[in-house]
Amino acid sequence: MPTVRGGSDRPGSRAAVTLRDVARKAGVHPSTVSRALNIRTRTLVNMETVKRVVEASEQLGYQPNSLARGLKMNRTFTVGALIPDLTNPLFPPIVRGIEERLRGTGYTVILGNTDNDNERERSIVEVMRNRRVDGLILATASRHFPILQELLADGMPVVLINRTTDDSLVPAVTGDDHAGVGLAVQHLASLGHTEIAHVAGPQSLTTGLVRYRGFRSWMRREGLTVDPDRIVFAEWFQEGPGALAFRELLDREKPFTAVVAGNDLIALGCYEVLREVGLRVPGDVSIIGYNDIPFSDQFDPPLTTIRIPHYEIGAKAAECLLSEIEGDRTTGKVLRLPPSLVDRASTAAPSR
Amino acid sequence: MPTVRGGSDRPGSRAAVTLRDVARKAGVHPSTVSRALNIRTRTLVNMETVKRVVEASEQLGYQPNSLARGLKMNRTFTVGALIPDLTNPLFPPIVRGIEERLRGTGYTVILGNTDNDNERERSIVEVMRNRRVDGLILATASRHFPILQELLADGMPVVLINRTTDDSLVPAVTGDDHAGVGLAVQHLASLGHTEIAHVAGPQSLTTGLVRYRGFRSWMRREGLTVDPDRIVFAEWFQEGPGALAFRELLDREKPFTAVVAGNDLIALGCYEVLREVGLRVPGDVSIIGYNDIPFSDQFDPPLTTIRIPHYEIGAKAAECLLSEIEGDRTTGKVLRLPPSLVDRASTAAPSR
DNA sequence: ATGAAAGCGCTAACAG
DNA sequence: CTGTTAGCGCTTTCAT
Repeated sequence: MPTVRGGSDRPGSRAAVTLRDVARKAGVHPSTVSRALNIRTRTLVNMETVKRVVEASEQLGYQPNSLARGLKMNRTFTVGALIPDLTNPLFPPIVRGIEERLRGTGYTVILGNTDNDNERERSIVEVMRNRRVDGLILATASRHFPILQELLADGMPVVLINRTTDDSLVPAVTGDDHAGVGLAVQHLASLGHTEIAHVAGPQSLTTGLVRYRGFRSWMRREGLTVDPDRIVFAEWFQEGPGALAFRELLDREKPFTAVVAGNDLIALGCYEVLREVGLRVPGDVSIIGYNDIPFSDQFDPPLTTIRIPHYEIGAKAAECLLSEIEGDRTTGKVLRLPPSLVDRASTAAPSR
Repeated sequence: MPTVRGGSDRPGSRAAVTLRDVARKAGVHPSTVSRALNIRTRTLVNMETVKRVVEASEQLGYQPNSLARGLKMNRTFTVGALIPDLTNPLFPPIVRGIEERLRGTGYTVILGNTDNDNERERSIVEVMRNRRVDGLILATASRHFPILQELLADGMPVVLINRTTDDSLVPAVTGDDHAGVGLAVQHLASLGHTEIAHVAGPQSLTTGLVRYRGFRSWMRREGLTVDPDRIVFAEWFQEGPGALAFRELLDREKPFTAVVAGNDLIALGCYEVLREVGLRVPGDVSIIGYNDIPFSDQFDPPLTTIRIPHYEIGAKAAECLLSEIEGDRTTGKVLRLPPSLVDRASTAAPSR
């Protein structure tokens, strides 16, 4: 007893109307309907017929089945986006940037949270392959991503976010972290600070590494001493690890009047410790963050920080991926979007 | 000149390995491969054969084509989630809840940001239909969602988040806002406040409405007067509109010692105005928020608020949708998850 | 300008 | 237990 039409229908779900239903109603052959409804091939068919077909299709509420379409065309008009964690406030604007840019192009995004876990990354990539995504946006910042080579070898269009490959053969779009740290150091220097410390992020992430290197290079460029005693590393880009690292810095008893934090969360960790020991921001020490996460203007004090154009990064990445998919294999185009300084209340001239 | 296999391959992309390739390698018929690889039908196949097939499949790096599968089975193992705006911090944890719950079930989520715009909602729903999602999670809080009826008539499994239908024939999972407002009012009352104001959210959203009603009902239950002069409405669940409404409240010159804000952002708006007029929180007036958004512990002062189990709401909704899809059409199961009070520094006993 | 026919990769009767 | 067969809904030659 075969089902009426193909697979097992959900209870209650009307069988969807197909191309053939429309064809029957319009009195033409299914392939004509296909041509008439597809904007690219519409010119091949008589205007009159097009009108009849469109009418029939609308009356029936025809919705093309993108699975069938995808199966036939060997394209799904789907792109995958791998991000570490959606609840990290960096990523929602990136994802929205991607979606907005894709809106109207017929492409849809599917998301995967990797939690920076290799195992999960693997399994998510597998899902995306099964689903035959047309391309992948990788917003995972971890410097080591073994699957990438495999992906490329397979000919999967890929765009990196916040990260480049060492050989930079893969297109990437990132915030210009080197420039961003420059903004931070210059801001502090122009305020009169000379003893500037750095609470760096984890060096296993490109962002952590690039900002650390940037800090050293910009300090020198400003004619300031890079004292290793004034540099500590947070295990992770979060408040707790930031606080821990900052405490270590304090313990060294090497004087400093300002801190460049690896990101805003680390800056928050510094706030916490400073409150504990009774030092005031920015009275006793200036703090500058990185990212301009939501609500950083509400912190106590409002945080001076470097803004990254997250939304634009997402949008550009989507755009780049699109052209990759369309075949413009523009290897190695690395786009660096300029950051900006958001001057709030956590930085001031050093006392004395 | 037909392409080697079907649709136009991406330049550089190897033709994917299919069931037939595996079958050839294992020396069996494709349908046997299908059975052997599918856990549900594996029992129908000789263990020896299964082993041979699995081996061949692994050697070839076979990835089942979920489009073909979906086309045949009339199921895509995809669910759609409509949310107003991913950059609103409420939603990321919900989405992660959904994804985590779905992980391992074979289902994938596709996301749509509606921005509470009817036009966009329509177009997103259309996309999801084209893609033949197996079900839909609607986290859009707007009370009016015309497409819902259509969806239901079509037999599309749907689960609502943060909202119920008036007839509540659709399963829904929400935070228990009535109880939550109760927590807020009781907290304030137990601190000794009697003149409590409410800066309500927009009444076009169920959350705004339910909290407003809850406020009135709990005030009465606490034996306190509900004075309309102490109630104002913010046009939107955001800081600016919250500040605007709160200014209006202040202008009325009706004394109050505490405020229940419609949500944390509105509370932030109150903070802003109070700073302007030189009143202190909680010294002069206590403020309590709603949602416990990220970083509300970093506000100045740290915000006392009502925590909603967002992640759990997402997870439960996914679970509910799954059973809807599997056919347990459990109409009208409305799940209300309990909120909790997060007691921080923006509330205190009234002075005097 | 339209119709006929084939086939994308898979699953599910049905038959043996 | 396995092979045969048919077909999901669409696009795309090819032929007319």
